[in-house]
Amino acid sequence: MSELADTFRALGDATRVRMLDALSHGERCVCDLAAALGLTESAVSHQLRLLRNMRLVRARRAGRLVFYALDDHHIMSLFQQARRHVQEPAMAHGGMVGQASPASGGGR
Amino acid sequence: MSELADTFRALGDATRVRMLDALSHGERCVCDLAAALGLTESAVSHQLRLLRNMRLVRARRAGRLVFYALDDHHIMSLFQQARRHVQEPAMAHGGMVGQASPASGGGR
DNA sequence: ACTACATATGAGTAGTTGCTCATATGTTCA
DNA sequence: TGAACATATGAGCAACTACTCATATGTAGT
Repeated sequence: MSELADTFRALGDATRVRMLDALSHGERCVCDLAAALGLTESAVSHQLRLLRNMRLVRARRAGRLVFYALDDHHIMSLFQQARRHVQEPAMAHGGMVGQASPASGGGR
Repeated sequence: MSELADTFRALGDATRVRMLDALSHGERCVCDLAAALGLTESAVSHQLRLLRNMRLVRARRAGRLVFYALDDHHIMSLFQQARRHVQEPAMAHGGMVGQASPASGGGR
């Protein structure tokens, strides 16, 4: 159950979302990711370790470069699903509870 | 783009995941949620505000009680999708890059 | 109006997180 | 073997988070 939360937490960071988005177009080495995101390679590597531990990305060495790719197909589905939520119309979502008490008559 | 991350971050906490899971069985008032999760009502209320701001739950007042429910159907789909990832077989997910360099000949 | 209950909210705090900097490991080429 | 490059990793720190406690708001009944 909390494994679910861990997975979501791994996705709950703008940097990591951008990394995964970049990887959705194909595998990338650490230095390219760093350049694309405007971060140090160290920062990227740290985040990649986290994503690796959560099994969201997979690494493949090619010479001195290490190419990362999305680990499984569920991840992009997850993104699409979340996007659907974000782009939801957003109807009557006022700050707080408006007025709708079926159990209580007119107040006051 | 970072809105996606915000949504995932809201889901990236064991307490909130448990709350949403509880709500997946139907709407609940704050006190019932608190009792079910073994938390103070204050703690629950704080988290509910966050979930409300992220439009993950919706509130409905009934007398002095406030009933919360999942805001839209995407949320459970998101859970199911994430569960699929978590329950993935978890094949050769060693700690680090094993040995697989198609671009470089036999190593060493 | 007053009390009791249910919920919301602000302030404060221990624990967590995402970066930077320094350093270690791994790989290629001379 | 040694220098140069690519990546990984540990320590440390500023920013953030999830709780607790105190207090405010909202509602029902007397």
